[in-house]
Amino acid sequence: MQQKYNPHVIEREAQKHWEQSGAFRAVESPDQPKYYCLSMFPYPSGKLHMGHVRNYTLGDVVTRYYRMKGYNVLQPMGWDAFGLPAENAAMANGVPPAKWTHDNIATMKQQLASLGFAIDWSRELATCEPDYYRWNQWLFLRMLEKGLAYKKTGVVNWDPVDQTVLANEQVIDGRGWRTGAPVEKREIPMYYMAITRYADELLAELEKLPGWPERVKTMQANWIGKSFGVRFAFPYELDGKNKKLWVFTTRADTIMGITFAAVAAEHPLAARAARDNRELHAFVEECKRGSVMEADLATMEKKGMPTGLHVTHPLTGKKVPLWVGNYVLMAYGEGAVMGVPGHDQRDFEFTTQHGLPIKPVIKPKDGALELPLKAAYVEYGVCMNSGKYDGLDYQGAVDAIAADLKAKGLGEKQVLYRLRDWGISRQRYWGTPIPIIHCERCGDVSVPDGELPVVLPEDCVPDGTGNPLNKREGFLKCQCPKCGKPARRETDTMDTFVDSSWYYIRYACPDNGSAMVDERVRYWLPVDQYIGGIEHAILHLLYSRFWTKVMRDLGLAKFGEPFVNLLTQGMVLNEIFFRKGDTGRITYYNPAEVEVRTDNGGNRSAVLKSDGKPVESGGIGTMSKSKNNGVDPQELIDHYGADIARFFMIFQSPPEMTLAWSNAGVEGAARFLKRLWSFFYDYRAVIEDFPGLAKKLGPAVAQSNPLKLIYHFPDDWRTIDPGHAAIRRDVHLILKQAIFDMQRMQFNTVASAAMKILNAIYSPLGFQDLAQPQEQSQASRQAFYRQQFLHESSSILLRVLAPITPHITHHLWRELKFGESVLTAPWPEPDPAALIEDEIELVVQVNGKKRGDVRVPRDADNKAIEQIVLANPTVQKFVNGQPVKKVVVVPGRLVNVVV
RNA sequence: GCCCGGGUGGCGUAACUGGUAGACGCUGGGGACUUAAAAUCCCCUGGCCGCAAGGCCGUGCCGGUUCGAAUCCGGCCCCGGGCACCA
Repeated sequence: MQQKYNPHVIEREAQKHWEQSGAFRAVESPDQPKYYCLSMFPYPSGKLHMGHVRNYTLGDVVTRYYRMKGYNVLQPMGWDAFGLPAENAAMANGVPPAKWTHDNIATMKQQLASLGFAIDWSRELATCEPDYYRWNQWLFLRMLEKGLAYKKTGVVNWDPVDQTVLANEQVIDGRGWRTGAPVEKREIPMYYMAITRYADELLAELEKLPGWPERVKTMQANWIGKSFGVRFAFPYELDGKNKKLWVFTTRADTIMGITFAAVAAEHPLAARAARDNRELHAFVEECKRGSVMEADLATMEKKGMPTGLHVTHPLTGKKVPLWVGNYVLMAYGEGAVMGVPGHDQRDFEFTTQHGLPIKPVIKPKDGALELPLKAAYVEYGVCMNSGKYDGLDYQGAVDAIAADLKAKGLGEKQVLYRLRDWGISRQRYWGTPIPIIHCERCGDVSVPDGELPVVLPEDCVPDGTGNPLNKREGFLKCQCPKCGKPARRETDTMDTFVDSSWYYIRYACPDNGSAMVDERVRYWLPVDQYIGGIEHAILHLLYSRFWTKVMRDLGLAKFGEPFVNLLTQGMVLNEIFFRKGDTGRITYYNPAEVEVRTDNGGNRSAVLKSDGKPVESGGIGTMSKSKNNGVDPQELIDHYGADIARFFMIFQSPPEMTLAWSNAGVEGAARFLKRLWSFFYDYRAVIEDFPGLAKKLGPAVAQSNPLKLIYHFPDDWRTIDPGHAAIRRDVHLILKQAIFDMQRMQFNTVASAAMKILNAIYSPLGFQDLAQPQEQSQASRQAFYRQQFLHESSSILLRVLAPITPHITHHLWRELKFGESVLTAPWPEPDPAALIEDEIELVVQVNGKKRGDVRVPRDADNKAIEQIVLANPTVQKFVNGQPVKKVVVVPGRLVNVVV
């Protein structure tokens, strides 16, 4: 064993050992409990970033922990390989997305290998491989057959200069990112998946997911947005015909307060009204400019214009003016709303702006409405100014009004979801081709199963002016499968969320060339622990749940929920440094180029290393290219090694919280592992003779078996050697807490626990007094148990640390002959006998303020404790003769004297 | 704008179902070792008052419940994530 800790050497050795023994290969074995631990697969952007390192380190800790607990663990890895960045790179460098992607995968795989993750690489997959995406196509066709996939028009961002569809990300302040041209909305035909058919189940089954964070479930529930309301119609007459304008409301109780109605700019009625109204036409056109993003729509100034048309109030029969409003969403409900300014804040603001009347119809249950209204009164109350409905509460009014509307054939109660069907068509090259053929005679025809996969040509280079597949004759031209006549292939590809909606299922059977799934899926699925960024809380996780349910209903899966437990990790942040130039231009400097000094009072100053002049701090933010505050994990690994990087990641922050980068923190991690190494270096000299000791000491210790890691201490040990017994108690208490923290995945305190154990056994023990016992005397027994205690504590320390820093613990475990591999060592359990204490310490409070502590016998009852506490001089000083009202005793913790 | 989180020393954080606020680590200061430096080891490190013993204040802000609140409730401020074509 080397005296100096050299991470690079021991990490290479450990990784070689694992690789040669095929240690991470997961094989189905029905007799063993399985554990499927999955981290979200990366997009192959080029290099690993810190978020990946954090994600996969967390996954690896879970994986290795469950292995030591005796589970058959699967931890696979793959690549979310289709997507926009590959096309952007192609435009910048002229390299086809396929080549760029494959090169990136090779680089990142290398990087992952250097971190020593317990990954079964035999199951690796990439979503851009035809073997994978053919099943996207196959399942899409099954959904089409069932009506779960269908075609309709949808709205997209359109760049009028490049004549191309833009992703939301490519729209900056309402303009195209490359051309700077104002973006327009455009309607195009697209394929949809009917996720709304599963809305109720997706909502209801959130309750069956106790292993998911509450906040994720709340976000999903709000996203699905089930609301109970009333769908009703305003009758109107147009072009000599009687028509109906349908709207939806959750506040039917306010229906008597309607002073106007409004439709979205995309509503057919808006188009009809604009036909002979030039001003309105211009307004509708104006509304069509700008992006389709909801955040943009919601923050827009509320604008509107009267159509000149009137509709009839369904209950009063009065005429109500019809407006076009840019805040009415075509995608939600009917694309039209009733306007009740008295009780809806958006309507209120709209009305104030356009001088429409306000009619309050709801008042607080007890009390009156303050008039005139300064804002909409949106609380539930009772009806007023509402004729026959006056005095009714919310539910009573809704019931009565819905019944009256129904009697007139003008409406009824309806359940509405905010959730919209999933548009999967993308007018992009680098994705799964949608397996449809367009025939002039037969229409849209599915590609027959036998001709799947529709393979994407891999040598196209996009240029920013639309999908290059449209110029690829070889791909475009085909025969209609129905009539055999020349036809044209669909060039739209699928949303990459389709790829990521089921990859975790395919890991069970990546090599099956003839079926999407097989019996191995039954063994491994569902995923026991899924780990990934909180930014995926809604879309990816909701689509995956939907996809799983579709596969279940098609008889392809036996489970309805894909992820039993979910851990959403926080983002990785770093400081931002910049200078403002004379022209106001901001230049960002990477924190690695900046030196920060802190004085005693906590005042910080930062200078650029290269010129020694100050830079400004821009606070802390997510690592990003634009702020130039990223840290390259590769540099970290090259400099410190994998274990230090991993330990830092785990120790710095709890998994769910954001993690702030800190060079000093990395140094701290390095210091700890060096200290661990030097402890075991010294300890090795002692342990070499240890197995022989048991023989020398005879029958008194024959039951001890250090190599099987079962330790026995006689009852009188606590009196023979109270000092070490107390330390052993500490170690086992720390272990007990570490197990609790491991279970709740608060790994930062598990790392702390390892530090505490090392602190507990390091200094007080020193090795020089561990003389070799020669005979069966009391002193020899004492020395023996001290050695056994040290052996036990050391083995606990290495095992607690093994999931976090696998390389150094692998090396030390073998070096000290604890066993063949710590990877398969049993996870340690605290010894109940070690935790026993004869006296316990209680905190004493007077009126809730800490005033000292007392030691009482372990089995003292509350009355005895009360007497001891009241007799305490400090307590008497603070009680100061006042009558004692009450004494609260919290067993094992504290006593509060109330005066 | 809407939905969801978070806010504790100079810093990262800890405090299990309400029960000793600041474990563990970093930074800073002091000391030991060294010819010297690095490394390592030891001590101190929330604020205020005090020679000390000790006392008072303190978990974003305001208020409430409780013997007792970082933790529960109501209101506010600030920061972060998501908003359906970034992944």
